[in-house]
Amino acid sequence: MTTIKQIASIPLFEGLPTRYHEDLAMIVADRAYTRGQRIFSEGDEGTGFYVILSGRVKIFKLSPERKEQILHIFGPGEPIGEVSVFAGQRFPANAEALEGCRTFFFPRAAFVELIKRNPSLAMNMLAILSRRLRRFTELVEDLSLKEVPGRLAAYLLYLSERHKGSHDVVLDIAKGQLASLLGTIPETLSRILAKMTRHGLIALNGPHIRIVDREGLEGLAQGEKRLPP
Amino acid sequence: MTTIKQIASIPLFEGLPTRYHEDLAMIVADRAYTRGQRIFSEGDEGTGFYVILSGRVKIFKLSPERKEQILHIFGPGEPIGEVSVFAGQRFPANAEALEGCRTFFFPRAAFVELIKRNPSLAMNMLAILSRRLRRFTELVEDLSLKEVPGRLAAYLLYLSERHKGSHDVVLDIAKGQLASLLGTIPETLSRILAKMTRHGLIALNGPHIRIVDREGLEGLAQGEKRLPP
DNA sequence: CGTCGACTTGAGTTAACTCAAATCATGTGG
DNA sequence: CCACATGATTTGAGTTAACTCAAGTCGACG
Repeated sequence: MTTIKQIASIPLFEGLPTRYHEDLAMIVADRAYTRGQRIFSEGDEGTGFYVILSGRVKIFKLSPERKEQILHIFGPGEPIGEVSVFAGQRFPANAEALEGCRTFFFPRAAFVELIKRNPSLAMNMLAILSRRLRRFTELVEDLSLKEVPGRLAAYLLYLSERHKGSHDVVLDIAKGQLASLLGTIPETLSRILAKMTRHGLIALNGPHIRIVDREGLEGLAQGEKRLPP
Repeated sequence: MTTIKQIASIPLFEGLPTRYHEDLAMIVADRAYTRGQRIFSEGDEGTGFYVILSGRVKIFKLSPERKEQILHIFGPGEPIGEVSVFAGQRFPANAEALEGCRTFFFPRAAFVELIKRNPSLAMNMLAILSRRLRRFTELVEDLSLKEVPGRLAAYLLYLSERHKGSHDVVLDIAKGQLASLLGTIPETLSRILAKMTRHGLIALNGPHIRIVDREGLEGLAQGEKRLPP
């Protein structure tokens, strides 16, 4: 596939006249990363942003004690590092490839020029940033107002939705990473999965989880109910 | 002052040709709120967004047990509720006046039209959303990776910076509200303020706080040090 | 002066953490 | 195909930061 066609298939650039796809193809840099490789680090100078073509990337913060909090996990078609294009110019967090990844890198200045000429590109970007703000809102709510069982229940229900509402879901990330995404540690996650199993909310088999009591999980996710000892 | 001049003085609309200020003046609605009054609630249909002219507004989430987490406190010149203009159309959180407030309300459709015609308005909005994402990043980091003393220390240093680096700061919100902003409860905040005083980090007098040991606070805020019992 | 809300202090509980060890899973070299 | 190294996950035991509940104390205002 040509670079132009790949660019045209990125949601962010949807609805853009073809000649702009050509312009973008002129400024783009193709960058690949291997599993575990750092894409950028918090505080780095942001000279542009990336769009993921394949693979998944985690965006995360680290504490001095090396505890990790995952902010997002992004996949193909999604932009990363765009905040540094529009505010400040340093990356606010770290990005690392969860698996082999291919990305397009767009230098800042050229992209800003393009956005100034293209209202629909600007609107696309505004929509993306707004969705991310909305998700952060939920993340803060989860971290601050729910306990770990509630966050886990919400995540399982989210996975179920992505699987078209199936009762059988498969964790698409390692449990240690899931713990970091939920703002906890592997030991705690493991204990809570075991407890949910004991209480008949789920059935657990490695990364395969069957949702046995959907209402029970929903109650937990809403913070209405709690998980007894 | 005329409506047009008030609009022209809003940072978001800075750099916009005068005729657009006139357009905005045509679609704006003037709305005032009293202390404690709800401006919008989570889940409400977002038919537009607000810009604060005077007073301060808190944006917050509530748990079923009525525990509150403040996401932001915004003041004059800042837009609120803009996320619902660009993504989904429901407000992701609640907004309430912390004191008497005057706002301008801009209906969604007309504003979107305007932004499509004005690259500089779009860029201004992108910058604002990006700054908010950056702040959320810090909030999540604080909630997940720091304990309450660290968050409080960071807040005190932030206040000090706003006061041009003065060692004497004044809390501009009630302590109960500060607790909610820091993701804790008034009792815990009170105990930690007392402990910081005992350890000679600060001197406390009602809402007046003197920063005695700046390095000590910085160590806490970075999560490098902890507060002994 | 009394009342109300905001704040502080005390006592006890608990969710989630740390540290340590056991178990399981996977992949490599022999 | 086996034996072991490596990393991921689970389980156990103990600790702790922060919570809940309850009881003051303080300050502003009618």
